[in-house]
Amino acid sequence: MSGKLSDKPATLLWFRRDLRLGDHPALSAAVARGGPVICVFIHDDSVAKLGAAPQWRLGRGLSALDAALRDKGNRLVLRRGAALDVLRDLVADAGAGAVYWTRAYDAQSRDHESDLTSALRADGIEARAFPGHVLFEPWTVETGTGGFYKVFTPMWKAVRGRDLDRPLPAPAKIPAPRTWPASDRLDDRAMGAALNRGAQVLATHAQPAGEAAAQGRLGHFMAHIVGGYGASRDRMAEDGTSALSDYLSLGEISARQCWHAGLRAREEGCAGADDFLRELVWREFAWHLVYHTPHILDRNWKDGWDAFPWNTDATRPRVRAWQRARTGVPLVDAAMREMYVTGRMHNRGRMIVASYLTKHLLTHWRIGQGWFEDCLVDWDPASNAMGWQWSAGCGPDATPYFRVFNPDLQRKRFDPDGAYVRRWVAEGQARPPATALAYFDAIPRAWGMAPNDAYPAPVVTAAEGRQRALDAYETFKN
DNA sequence: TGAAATGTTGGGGCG
DNA sequence: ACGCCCCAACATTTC
Repeated sequence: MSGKLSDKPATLLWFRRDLRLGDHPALSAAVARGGPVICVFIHDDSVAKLGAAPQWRLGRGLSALDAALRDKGNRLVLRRGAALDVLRDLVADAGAGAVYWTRAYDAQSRDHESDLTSALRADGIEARAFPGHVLFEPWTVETGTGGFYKVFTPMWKAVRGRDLDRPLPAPAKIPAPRTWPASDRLDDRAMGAALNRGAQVLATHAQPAGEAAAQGRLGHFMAHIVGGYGASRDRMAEDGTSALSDYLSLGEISARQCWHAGLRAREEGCAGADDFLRELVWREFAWHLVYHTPHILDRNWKDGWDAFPWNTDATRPRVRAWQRARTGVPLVDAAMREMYVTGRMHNRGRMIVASYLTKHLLTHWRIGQGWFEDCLVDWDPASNAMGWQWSAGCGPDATPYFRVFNPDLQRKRFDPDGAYVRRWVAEGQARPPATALAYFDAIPRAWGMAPNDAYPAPVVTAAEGRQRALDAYETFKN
């Protein structure tokens, strides 16, 4: 590195859920500032403690980001502690003049960012948050009367034709400091510790992590899948969805990059492009709701639902059966096992298992939300919370309570030849596929399950569960 | 981004 | 030919 560059004060780039180099406004601004850029990720337990699978996935993402930074002549500094302490430390260490980051939208992060900004500015340091996590800043999307959208479709209509700047290219080079601040080592084993022996199964069956893999998947999706996406996304055995959720969750790809890819497909007359753009707006809807109504993350979004007679005991056998994927309802169990083995679940499966837990089993959505938070490598606080509240009936634009999925009927429609259930449920198969067997390698021994067990009768049948849910709703109404 | 029950319609078999 | 019944196939309503 030339002395000229080193003469300018360094900029700290504080990475969080934006583990990419392309279309990264804060990073591009840091590079444009001229001095060296010090990229840091901080494990700050006081702010967010992740579930087991998301934490494991984060480790993968950080490794990939470090590798990508090294290709640009830079590297990732890892630290543990309270973000302000760490950043101040690094500022002093490196003589940095600025700290840049990508803005977050949940209440806790906003408070945190605001405190941090004041503190750093008081130290005489430039502290700036940049957009990049969502397509549109939440305060720029308003209804006719100046409020925010509480129903999806009007929001979709309001934003689908909006102009959106083109994604930024990744910086060609990210200037390095003359000396590197100390960094923790990324300990893969520690990141996967809570997974127990499931870590190896996830490592085998999860998607590859990182920005390059994300771009690869987007390219594959655009070339081979999006054309038939309108229907293929519902066929559960098929690779017919975008599968971009874990990349989007950690910001290994930006929503804007996906949006522009979708727009190009739409211009080329691609039938599924609009459906894909719509899904991106669902993600947008979730984050905007988190911004405007932070309680969506942990309390019933709709007033009055606190009185609903949900069961909140997570130790009930039938809740255990749901978590352990042995409800005796094949499609529910298959989807739950897919999640345990791959860290992901088909979107239709998410709706089905959520309906089953909250309606057939009359269990509080927070219990399902928590389980997903622990098991999903694509766990996204906004989408997860909105999805659960949508399923339970207490959320924005929610399915009415009486709209109960029938898992047997869903199976007939979306897994008609049974390929999805066979892929994930070993019991009853003479020669179960490796995927179905992998589930038994992933789960704790203490669950006492084996692939040649008899497959159980349903803990609650479709018809009986439906009636109980409707009765509960009736009681609740009165 | 439901499911099931109920209502309506229209064609065909049959006396 | 006609009325009657049956029953898909849809449409509408209700949960």
